[in-house]
Order: sequence, then C-alpha cells, then structure tokens
Amino acid sequence: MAKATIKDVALVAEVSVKTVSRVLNDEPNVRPVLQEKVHAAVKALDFKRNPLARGLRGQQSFIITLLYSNPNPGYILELQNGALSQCIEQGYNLQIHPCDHNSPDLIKSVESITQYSTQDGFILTHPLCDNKELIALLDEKNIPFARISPFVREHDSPYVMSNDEEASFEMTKYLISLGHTKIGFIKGHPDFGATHKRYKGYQRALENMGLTLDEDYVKQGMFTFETGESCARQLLNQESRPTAIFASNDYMAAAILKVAAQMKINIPADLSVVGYDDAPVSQQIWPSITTVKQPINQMANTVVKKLIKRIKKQPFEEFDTVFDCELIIRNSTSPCS
Amino acid sequence: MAKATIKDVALVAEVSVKTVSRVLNDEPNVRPVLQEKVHAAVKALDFKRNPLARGLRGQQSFIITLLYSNPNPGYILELQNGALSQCIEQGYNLQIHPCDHNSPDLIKSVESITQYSTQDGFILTHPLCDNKELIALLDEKNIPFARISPFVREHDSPYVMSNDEEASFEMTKYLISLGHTKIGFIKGHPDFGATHKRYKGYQRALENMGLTLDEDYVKQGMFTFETGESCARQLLNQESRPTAIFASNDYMAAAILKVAAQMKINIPADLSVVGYDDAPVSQQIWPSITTVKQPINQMANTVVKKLIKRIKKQPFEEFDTVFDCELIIRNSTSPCS
DNA sequence: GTGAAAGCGCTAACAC
DNA sequence: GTGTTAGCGCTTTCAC
Repeated sequence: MAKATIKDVALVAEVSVKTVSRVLNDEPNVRPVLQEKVHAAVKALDFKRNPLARGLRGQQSFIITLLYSNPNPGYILELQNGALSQCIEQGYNLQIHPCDHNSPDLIKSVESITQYSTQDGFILTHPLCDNKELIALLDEKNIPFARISPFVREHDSPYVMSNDEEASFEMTKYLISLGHTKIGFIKGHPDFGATHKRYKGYQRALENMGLTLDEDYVKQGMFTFETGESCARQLLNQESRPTAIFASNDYMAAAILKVAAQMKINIPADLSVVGYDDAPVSQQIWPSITTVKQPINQMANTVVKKLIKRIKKQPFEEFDTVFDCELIIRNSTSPCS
Repeated sequence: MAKATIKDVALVAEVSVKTVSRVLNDEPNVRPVLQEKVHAAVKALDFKRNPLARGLRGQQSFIITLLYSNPNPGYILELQNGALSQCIEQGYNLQIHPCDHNSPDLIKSVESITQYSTQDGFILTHPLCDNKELIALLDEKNIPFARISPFVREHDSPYVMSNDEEASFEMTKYLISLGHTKIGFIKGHPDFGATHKRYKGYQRALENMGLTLDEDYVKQGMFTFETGESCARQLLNQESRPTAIFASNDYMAAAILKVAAQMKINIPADLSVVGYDDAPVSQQIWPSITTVKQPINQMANTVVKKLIKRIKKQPFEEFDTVFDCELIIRNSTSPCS
C-alpha cells in the first residue's frame, strides 16, 4: 500500500485538501465537526505528512543541526540523545556535524553544510558557541541558533548553561569540609568557557573559607589525560604537596590516579582527587572518582525547545537557562589525615 | 541574495532547465560545450541543488538512518563519524536513531521513524542487525539496509564485519607467547555476535597451542564494569588463579584492574590483563590496557558505500567485507613470571 | 468557514 | 541532443 497523501485524507474526510492542511497545522477557522472528520480520516489512513513536501513549500527543512567539537564521547552522546528526543517530539530532525574548533576550515565546513542542505537552526556547543566568526556567519545568513554553555553571552540568541562556577565552588567547599587546606587545581583548556568558571568557583571557595590561593598549587592542563599527567607530576613533586587535587575534568583526574599509583601515593588515604563531568572513566577506574555531573540531557532538551521557539519567532524566556549540577561522591575522596 | 535555483542557472547558461538537470545528474546526451556552460553558471551562482525538491520529486530523501543500541560511547561516535563522512561525500544526510535492543517498543520506534520521515536506507549495528523482527519489518517495507558486524549472515543485504575471531585468536596467542598457560576469559553479553566470535578465537588459540581449556577459567560477563568485576573476583579467588585474563571488552578489563588493586595483585607483574575495543578507558587507566582496535571508522565508511550501491540497485561486491583488527600492546601485559 | 488553483525546486516523460 | 510540460505533496494566496 502506497503511503497516504493529504489528498487521500481529504477524500475520506469529504473536505478539501486545504481544510485538512488547516487542521493539521492548528489553524483557526475550521468547524469542530470538520476537525473531527479530518482527525478520523488521518487516523484511519495512518497518515503522516511528507516532511519533504512541507519543507519545500514552506521554505523550511525541519532540520536542526547540532555542531560540536569536543573530545568527550560520553558528553556528546548524551547531548545528542537529549536534543534528539526533543526534536522528535516537535517533528524536527537532528543533523549532527562534528567539527574541529581548531581547524582553519571550520567556517568553511559549516558554510558548506548550509549550502548543501537547508537547516532551520543550529545548536552550538562550547567552545564553538564562543567563536565570533561562526556567529558572524550564521548571523549573516540569518540562520537562528542556540548555544550550550557559552562563555560570552552578548548575543541575543537563546542559550542554556550549567552553573559550573557554583558546582566548582561546592566541590571545593566539600574538600575543605573534609579538612583539606592544601588543595591543588588543574585548569582546563583556555578556549573553553567552562575552564574559567570552574577555576573561579575554586578560587571563590578558598577565599570564602579563609584559605589563601597558592599559585604553586594551580597548574594549566588542556583537558587531556596527558596534560593531566604532567600537571599531577608537577603538583605532587613539590616539597609541600597538596592533600587534595581538583581536576577540571575526569580525564585529568584519571591521570592523577596514574601518577599517584606510580609514586605509591594512596588514594584516597593520602590524596583526595576530584574530577568533573561524570565521564564513563570516573566509574571504570579504581578508586572511582568523585565528580560533578551536569544535567546534559536536560540542557540539550531545553536548548532545542528554545531554538524552535526562536525559529518560530516566539518568545523563549519561559524556559530555564541555568541548570544545577550534582556532586557525585565516589571513592577518590576522604577526610584529610 | 536569495539562493540560486536551477532556473537561474539555466538562464545564465542559456540552456533549458532540463539540460542543467542532465549535467548535474551526469546523464548522457549533452554536448561538451553546453556542459561547460552549465558548469560555469553553477560556479558563478554558487548553485547547490535543493535536496528537498530533489527528494520530493524523486521519491527519495537522501537520508540514511544509523540505528544503534550500544553502551559504548566511543564506539558509537567513531561509527557516526565514519558513516557521516561517507554520506556527506555522496550527498546524503545521516540521521541517527539510538534505541534499546531490549525494549519491547523497539520495532514500534523504528516503524514510527519510517512513517514520520522518509529514509532511503538503514544501517544496523550489532546486535540490532541480528534482530529478526527488525529485519522482517524493513523487508516488508522494502527499505534497503546494510549491517555492521552481523552474527547471522543469511540475509542478502550488504554487511561489513571485523575479524573478531582472528583478533581474539592472535591476542590469546600473544598471551601464550608471553609464557602464560593459565589464561582466564570473561565472555561478553550473549546477545552480541561478537561475544561468540571472541570466545571462539580464544578457544581455538588454546587448542592450537596445545593447551586445554579449563572451564573454571571462563566466566560469563555482560560487557559491563559490574559484571566484569564479579567475574574477576571469581577468577582470582580460585586456588590456582590465572596469570592472565582476557576480557571481551575494555570495561570488564578495567574492572579486573580494580579487583586486582583491592587484592594487592600487581599488574602486569603478577597478572596480565587484556581487553577489547580500544575504549577511551583503556588509555585513561593505569596500567593502560592492552587491547584490540577495530577499524570502526573504515567499516562504517564502507558500509555506507555498500548501502548506497544497494539503494541505487548497483552491485556492491567490489568493496571489502571483512576488516582486520589491530592488537594494541599497552602496559597491562608482561611475560609470565 | 471553506475550497480552487498556483507554485515551492526539481526531475521523468515525452516531444522535437 | 535539447527543450517543454507535468507533477512529486504540501501550503499559500485569494476567491467565494
């Protein structure tokens, strides 16, 4: 059986195609009686509108493109799933577009997808959402977009973010509450807004609890296992070594475990370690890593809602913008001995 | 400036729209002179065909849907990237559809996406590609599909696979070459075809090298960290414990490291551990885990090529079907002491 | 309130 | 070889 078209529905419902279209699009000016008839016919024929035809006529594609450049597979997948479920709910398709935020071809690659297919909107994840060229491109092409965890917020496009600074503040306070005073910190990649927020939360907590920040306890990592490893070595090879280290993500935290094992430093007895992101590795390692979990799925869900509102030129302020993170206490932290 | 249409191109090239269409579709019967003209006009206008219109007219969508149900984010992302790059190259879009192979709604969920949008073909990853109901559904709807790592191969649809059995055979031989004779094995989830192939490679290597398989050294895991942990405990709590353990994936291998740490068993000095998949954790843990890497990206790439051939009803036998895996020797293995 | 007709951008069928 | 015409399924005029 060939797929039913709007004509078939009109025939069965004994109305015109236009009336069917009106009902389907929730337009006013249709008598309830006819609405009923149409709905019945739609159901009887198991009719679904052809998105291609809809798009062609309406100059829209019902495609939302998710742009990401991020080395964390667990994070990306969660993002995809959250965005996807909301897209499906609203009758949109999600197109994925992995890219490299360091590539000189970034702009070109995004431009090319805007040409080869049509998309109603973009979702930019960090750090792409702070890329001025990219934003300029989308603005120029007049393509709506929404951002996840932007650092710079001046654009009028919708965005969502997690309260990284607050979570980092809480996590640092937690370490202090365990009796730690010598708390090391490994920063993330400076291109990522989250890096600065996480560091700021750490700073603020120390200050707030009357501790002074020791520059020797702060090292610059790049979110990779390798940089985490070298930072950990630097931190732990000092005379007065920290009794706790806060890494800006779980990969770097995992690297601390490696260095500690090699140096025969016992975790958590001699050194507490915390990470960030709740990456799979934080559970697949021993001791499992105390970390921070962002509500990524929910954030992705909301950002899609906002984007679709923006696409439809409706207000989007009704939705949440800042999302709370959750501290997940595992086995890599213990009271300072 | 509004996007150029085929009409604009025809106008500039001073030919009919049909001629433009012919050139664009590489159809015969156009004089080289006109081809030149059309190409020049296309370039001048930076013209790209509207995929919606193309799809509507041609009863195709240029959408390929990737179906997966797999708990390994690194694997999925790699798969997506491989499939995506090939899709883009051939002018297709990739739609992703994560699902749960255990869900009773699986079939319904796939059926619904075939209704809400049109797709030219599906890519089924394992274990979905061995789901009879699913295959029956696609066959009935006459939607072409291709499979990645199917266990049952009777269908005439194209597929690719890695030679898991061979890789597992080689890995086991490698352990034996290190002097190990008491080699434990943790099986994966029985729903996955790979589980059986990996086990078979292990069996065959033992046999081949003149060792007898000891049932006490084989435990049934489910690919999760937790099951790996309990299997490791069972294996290591025996009187005559194995000196090496082969886990069917890296999550379970990571769990062995945990158990070993708790039991003060030194890795790799007292126990060699190998995993499978080259999951991110295998590098983010210490000691890093010796493992097997499948050429996922390449497999995904090829399966898309095959699928598109199938969609176009062209032969697809020219492409590779079986892909070699690579042993990655890291720090979790050493000669038997 | 409702319907007929036009057309979104493209390609298949058929003329020439 | 090349151009004209029709129409994919839908929504948007614009009549009634």
